Amino acid sequence: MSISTRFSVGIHILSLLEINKEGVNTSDFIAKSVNTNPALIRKITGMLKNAGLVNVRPGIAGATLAKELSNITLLDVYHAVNVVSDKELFGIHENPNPACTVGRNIQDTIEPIFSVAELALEKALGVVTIEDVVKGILEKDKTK
Amino acid sequence: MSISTRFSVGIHILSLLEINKEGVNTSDFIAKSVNTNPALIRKITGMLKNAGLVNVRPGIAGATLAKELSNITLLDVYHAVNVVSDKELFGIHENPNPACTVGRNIQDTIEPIFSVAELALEKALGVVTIEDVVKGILEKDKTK
DNA sequence: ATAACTTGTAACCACTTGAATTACATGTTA
DNA sequence: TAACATGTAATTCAAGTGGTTACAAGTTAT
Repeated sequence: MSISTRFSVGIHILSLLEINKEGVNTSDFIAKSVNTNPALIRKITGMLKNAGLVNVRPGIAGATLAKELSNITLLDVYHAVNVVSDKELFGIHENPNPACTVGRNIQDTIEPIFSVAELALEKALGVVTIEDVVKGILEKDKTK
Repeated sequence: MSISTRFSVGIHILSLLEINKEGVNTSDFIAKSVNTNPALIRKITGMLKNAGLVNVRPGIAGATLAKELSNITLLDVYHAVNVVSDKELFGIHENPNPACTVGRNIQDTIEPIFSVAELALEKALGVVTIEDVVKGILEKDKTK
């Protein structure tokens, strides 16, 4: 089980919008960089748009960033592409037996623990911005 | 996308083994507490056995804990039931275009960031033990 | 206005995984 | 030997992912 690649593709798209900001970033162009098809890019770009991260309009070629690079965290992207429903990173088995001490209390006991873990994950994603990613990409590229 | 309920079921099983340690915890008995079927319980119990967390043998009724309660963390269970392959919580899109600055460097840039986030998650799971969960269950049960 | 191009979506497919279920071989014990 | 337990394979069903095609609707240049 892995979190959908929509997340990493979303990061890819935003980074590309910055690095190729002089060009026109159509879904077709982006798809070639990601190595997938334009329809999927448009789908993800649409999600990023709904989250207010990019500007993109029907008929008008190209997407652009809607916010400052340094003001978009990976957590924003994570939420935008909807890879994990809220508070549902960990699946909890339903309907445990209420006639059993464990069954009766396991969910209420586990949920807050899972929340803490999930928040730790989100916090780690929240401190990294697309600006950091772009810098990382440019930095790594120098060595090639 | 959610992490498989095998994880929460694993925690349920281990907690039950402690709370019902005076009884004989057959897969059938455990299944009734979890509210699923015995075959699935045996499958998960087998994974917990492979990780050295429980004792269970063919033909012999009942499973027992193989380690101290306070010495089993949720991270141990998480790894035991194999819900997430190592370093693969986040799926990364394959084969980005090497002719593009972003495509050429996105994977190497993102991987370490994802690792940090994944480790943050694991760290949070590593500080909680089954003993904590058992205490939580007993505590909550008092109020009911 | 029309042609060419773009985005927005819906629909479908193939594939993988999860969970439930059934069945049965194997091991243990009375 | 009978009764019961675990181990495990096979099957089924549902859901999610990613790839693909198709097409409606918006935009722009001529």
